[in-house]
Amino acid sequence: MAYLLAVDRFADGGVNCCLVEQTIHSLASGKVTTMEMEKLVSLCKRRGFLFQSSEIYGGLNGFWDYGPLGVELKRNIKGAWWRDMVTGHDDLSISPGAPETYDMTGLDCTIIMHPNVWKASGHYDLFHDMMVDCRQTNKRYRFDQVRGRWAEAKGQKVFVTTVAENEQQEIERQAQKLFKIRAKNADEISWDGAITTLDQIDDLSQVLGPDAGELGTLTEPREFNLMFKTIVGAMGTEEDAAFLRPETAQGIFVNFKNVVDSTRVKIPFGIAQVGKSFRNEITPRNFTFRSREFEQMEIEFFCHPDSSQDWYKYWRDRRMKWYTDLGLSGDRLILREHDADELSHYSTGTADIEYAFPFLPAGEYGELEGIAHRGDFDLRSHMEGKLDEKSNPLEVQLGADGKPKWRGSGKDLTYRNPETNERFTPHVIEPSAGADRATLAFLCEAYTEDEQPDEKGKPQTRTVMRFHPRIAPIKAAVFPLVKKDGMPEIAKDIYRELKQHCNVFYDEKGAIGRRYRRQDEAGTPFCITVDGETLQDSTVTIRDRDSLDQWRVKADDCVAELMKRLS
RNA sequence: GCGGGCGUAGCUCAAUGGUAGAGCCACAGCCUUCCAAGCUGAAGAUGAGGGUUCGAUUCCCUUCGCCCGCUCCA
Repeated sequence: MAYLLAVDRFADGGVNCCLVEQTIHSLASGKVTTMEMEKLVSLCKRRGFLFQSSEIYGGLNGFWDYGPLGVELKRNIKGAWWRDMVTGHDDLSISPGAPETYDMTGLDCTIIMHPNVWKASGHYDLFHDMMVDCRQTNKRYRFDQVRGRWAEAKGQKVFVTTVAENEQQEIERQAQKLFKIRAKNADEISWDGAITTLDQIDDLSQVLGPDAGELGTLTEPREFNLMFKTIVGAMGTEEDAAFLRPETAQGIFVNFKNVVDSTRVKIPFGIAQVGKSFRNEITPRNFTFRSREFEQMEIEFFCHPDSSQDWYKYWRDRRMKWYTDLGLSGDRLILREHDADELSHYSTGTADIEYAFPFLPAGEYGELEGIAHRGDFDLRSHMEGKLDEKSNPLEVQLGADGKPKWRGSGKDLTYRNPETNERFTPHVIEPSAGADRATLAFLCEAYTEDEQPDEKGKPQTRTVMRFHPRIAPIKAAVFPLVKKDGMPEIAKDIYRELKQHCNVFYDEKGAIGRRYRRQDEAGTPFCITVDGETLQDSTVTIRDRDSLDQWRVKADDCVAELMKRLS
């Protein structure tokens, strides 16, 4: 609902008063957040931003299609990212906040990679969780994270479990509750063996779940495949199993040496990639926010370990600014540094850029992008093999046979500074953004209702998508005021001329006010109208979507005027 | 995956164990000289599958999807 607070960025920079009033009203009535989100979802479908995938067959949970307007919006967002991060990057100057100059280059790698990529990276183990559900409390636990101990009292022997940090204390408390024994008589319970994980227990009927009040409420462990599995080869068997990538990043690490060897880039430099990724989410929810097929915009930035901390701060702030420059309001966007206990020990910093999506409860934010200092974790993994994330310093995780659980490539992915001859494993800063989430945030931010007078001066509710002109699906619409007196012909000429430069739309049907309102809903920032005056002095009006201001320019100057205002 | 709620036209809403109505939008035409105007016309729906029944949109079952909570996450 606070997206109704949208600041009028294109007119006078002031806050529209009636919007504020609406917001206050909304806050008072509680459920409005969902209602407002429904309006956006409805508009997205009605105007062709987003459709449910396979809708005529009943839809498919967690998959979404971009319609004619949506594809332009998303393309513009990805295009702006690529231009701002890669092709538009000035490698000759020191960017504000950066320690020194750096290079940027791109990559587009496959969605299906060698299965060992995911074993070495850790995704294979991480994404094959065994889970147990509690029938009584409907809670779900990672099978290997449930820990417990055998307890015996009143002639009954049970395995009491917990997932809490203070496990001994929690297990005792649970046991006392189950046996109905007061804390002062705690020694009536006898304990057998040390605390072990649940996967050591054969009979789940003797297990007390972490939050349960009775025995045997835990289901058998079930496998959750968070990576989509597929088969390579027409006659493929399980031996030929491969995975759709759950992130684009690994393709960059795997190609690190190729890029260094083929492009003359020197550290520090970044490799960018935009592409689809796939995660078999347990619960896709909240429109496109958590989709099973989604698109990422990722950079892996390689630098010397000594300067990595400065680069981390640079990218964190740079990425935050990118969103605000494209119109996300500072009110709804936060940069959240992870606390020390949230960080993996090999990371010296991770920050999330989060947006207060209207479908979230007040005060909660959804992640748009994570900027992580990953140290040398990834390159080392692909050299040596899967690292044990709990080891410190990091070591290769060994299997039961004492050999690496998952072997790496064995290739040398270190970097030699050609000037100093110093050889080192680069550290990595990873700004990883969700293209669909960014698109959704821009949609939410843009959605605005205001009141504008109709032709009789009566205030009417107007729905307008206030996209930044850079990402607006349609940049301008061209109208003849009426469909006669040669106006359509002049308008069509202007339309064809503009089409050479950007996405424009021509419409001559119906009343002019209706055509303006239609463009407001599509988020078109400018409308150009050919009217009676055009016939005399060859000027046309340009109408601003947000302020409704109109001004006249020579028809021949339309392109220049638009280009100036679209950048 | 579990628990609760919900599925009628593009949207908002009616109705019924017996021909599913309306408004808005969109479409065609007329009229229109700047913010969803008017007139005329045409078009459009019971999420899917099965069962009960002479007959099901209505009753029953299954399934799919959406919303809320748990779990996972960019």
